[in-house]
Parts: sequence; structure tokens; C-alpha cells
Amino acid sequence: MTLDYKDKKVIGIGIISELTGLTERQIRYYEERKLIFPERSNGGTRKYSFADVERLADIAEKMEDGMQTFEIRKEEMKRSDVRDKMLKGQLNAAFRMRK
Amino acid sequence: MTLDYKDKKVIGIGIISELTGLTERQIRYYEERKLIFPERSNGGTRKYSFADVERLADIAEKMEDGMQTFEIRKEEMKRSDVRDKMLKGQLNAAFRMRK
DNA sequence: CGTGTAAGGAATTCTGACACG
DNA sequence: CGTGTAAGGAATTCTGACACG
Repeated sequence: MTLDYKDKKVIGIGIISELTGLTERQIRYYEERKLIFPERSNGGTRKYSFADVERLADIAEKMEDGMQTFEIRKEEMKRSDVRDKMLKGQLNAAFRMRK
Repeated sequence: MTLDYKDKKVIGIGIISELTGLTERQIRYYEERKLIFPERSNGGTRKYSFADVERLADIAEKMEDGMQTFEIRKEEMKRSDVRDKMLKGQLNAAFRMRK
């Protein structure tokens, strides 16, 4: 079975900004905070998927509710696949930043 | 019901070129010959959908078989979905004129 | 912390034209 | 006809930094 269109990283940040209503600044910041993981073209431009659009909508909603990025990341990390990889490094880093 | 991701015009020509294996020159030419209809950003850059990717793959195959662009266009026009779209467009136009 | 913005540069895309065949 | 290419310009995106709060 082929890869679903939903997960193909083919959309530039400008379109993502339009689709989500978020500014490019916000979108890049959420990446910096490890909430989303776009791919890159050879030249370095970010490429997103429709799944990312949905995720960003989810992130935006939580931000509006006053949640902070590290809290959102923690919540996402409860999913088993990502947890093993990132729990140690990033969660500890997030913890240190709070102090 | 919301619009399927497959039909959203959100992909730049560079990615389309990668996905289809066609050059940008070819893709723009097929547009000139009315085989595909990308949307445009405010700045004028072309935006395509995954459906366009499939259509381009179909066009590429026919071109390899020696078919010419006008033949492909004629063939496309026979397809019911396109006919329906044109019909609907005419009806809409007629309806607008009556108002 | 999360976001806006100005800055300078690099990557991307655009059009119209010339070439070949 | 269909496609390659060089040209010049415009739109898009990138990073790092400063600002505010």
C-alpha cells in the first residue's frame, strides 16, 4: 500500500500559514520547541504535510487555552513511538528550563 | 463535508517536478496546452494538488506513447466528470445571468 | 515565554524569448 | 510540437538578532 497523501511533506510554510491561520514565525517557533517536524528541500526550505496542518491546528487550540509549548510536547510524548527516543534528552532539557 | 486533501491546491511546482519526474518546463507547457489548471498564489506562483500529480502522471504516460497534447486534451474532455463540471459552470453562468 | 519585526542573503518561481527539430 | 536553456526580475523562505513583557 502506498503512502497516504496526508503524510507527504510537500507544502511550503506560506501555504501552511494560510491553512492554519498561524504566522510563519509561530510555525517556526513550534518547530524549535519540537512540536512539529517538517522536512527540508535540498535548498533548505521547510516542507509540511496535511497531517502537520491538523497537528498545528491542535497546537494552536492548546496555546489559546494557555498551555505552554513544553506542556504540549509532554502530552504528545505520551505516544509510545516518540517517547523512547525523546524522553531522556528533551524532557530533561525542558525541566531544566523551568527552574 | 470538507474538501478532500487530494484536491487542495497547495503544492509548488518544484515539488510537483520531483513527484512526477517531469521538468518544470514540461509542467508549465502542459498548462499552456490546457491539460492542467493550477491555482496561483497572490504573488503568482503556481499551486497544485495531489490530484494534479496523478493527472500529470497520466499525461506523461500518454506523451511517452506518442500522443500529442491536443489529443490528450480531447480525451480528457470526454470524461464525464469534466463534462459535468463544464455543464455545471454553464448552468451557474446562466443562472447568474438571469438574476 | 511566545511573538513581532527589520536585515541581508539564498532558494524558488515567473515570463518571454531563442534554439532545435 | 515539445522541450532545453540563459536572462532578469519578483516572490518566497531562511537564519540570527533585537524587542517586549
